[in-house]
Amino acid sequence: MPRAFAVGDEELVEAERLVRDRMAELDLDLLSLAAVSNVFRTATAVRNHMERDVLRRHHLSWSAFTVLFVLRIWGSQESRQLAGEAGISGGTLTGVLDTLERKGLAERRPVPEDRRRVEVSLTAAGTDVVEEVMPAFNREEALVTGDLTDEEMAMLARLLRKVLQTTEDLDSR
Amino acid sequence: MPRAFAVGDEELVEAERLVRDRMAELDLDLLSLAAVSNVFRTATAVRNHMERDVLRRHHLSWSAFTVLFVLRIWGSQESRQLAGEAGISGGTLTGVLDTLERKGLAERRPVPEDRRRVEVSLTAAGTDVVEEVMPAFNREEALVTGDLTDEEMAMLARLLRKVLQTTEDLDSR
DNA sequence: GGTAGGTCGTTCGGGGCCAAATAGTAGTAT
DNA sequence: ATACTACTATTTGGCCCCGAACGACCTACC
Repeated sequence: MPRAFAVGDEELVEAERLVRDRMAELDLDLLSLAAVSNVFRTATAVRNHMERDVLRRHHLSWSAFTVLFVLRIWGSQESRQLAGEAGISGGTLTGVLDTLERKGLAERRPVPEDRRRVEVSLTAAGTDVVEEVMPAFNREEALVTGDLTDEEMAMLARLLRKVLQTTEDLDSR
Repeated sequence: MPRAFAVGDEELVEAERLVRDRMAELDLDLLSLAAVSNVFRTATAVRNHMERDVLRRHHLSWSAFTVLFVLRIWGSQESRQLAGEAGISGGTLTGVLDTLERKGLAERRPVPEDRRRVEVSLTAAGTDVVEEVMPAFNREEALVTGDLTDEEMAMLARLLRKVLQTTEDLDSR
């Protein structure tokens, strides 16, 4: 019996049963498929929700907020590290920083001892913005996880960290 | 004792403890924050991994693959429904379909009884592509979830579906 | 049968995203 | 001193992304 059919019906929702039936000949691992595709569906839905209901009113893009947040938590740092922490490429960061600088929320300063490098830091206005947006953002996080118990939230985070770790291990090879 | 500090250290990783310490005065709900931010971090990491290791060799973008996949599972359908299933806006779908049509993987056909609407379907080449890519994609899904037991994968999917449902309920109001 | 209101896909503008190519800088070996 | 190598942020090109505006179209009501 192929793995694809070893999954009990009760563990699948309608869309996933449809995939099983329409892709039966491909012998897919439905448990992995369900887990991973729900990561994407949830991430997209929550992100769209956050952009519409939290970030839009502050005229911030997702990446712009991420960058501000990283700078607030980890402090001023150089571009390369900042791109890594924010999970975007260096080329993308250049554009995001252009926008943030234009709005007066972040600033670039040359590193004296190496003229290739750039130190990025929050302005006072940028600090104000992130400290205003972050609680609003967190309130919305609490709402979307409102149907989960504390134990379930901790479990969700734990399982996701496992997948994240495995993926990063795969990438580093 | 504020909720923010009711979370045991053992449930947080370093970055999350840093957030707690640097944002202590903001009294954030750290369990929600950890759960939601791990959704994003994991989604980004897995998506980048998939784009690099699976989709790139087939010259497919993430959205293009999603659209092909939806068409393969749910069959030919009209633009509006397709955009919804794929989780992208109508404006975005137009561009994606332009690309897919140019490559001969999908095609648009006018709906006779209503000249505003368009029916989208896979070409034979498009069907071949999705049936070749999908198993490769699924093998990679199995890899990134490799450290999870079957029970954990089912649990992860279940918890994520809960968050997804709550978010969609919030949006529909 | 004309027109008002709603719905369709597309277009447009501003931005984000990546990888690859580029320019500038630093260190190091010759 | 000079090349060579390696690293930095930036620019470029192609695609994706959204919301708003648009034109074409359908339908119901007058």
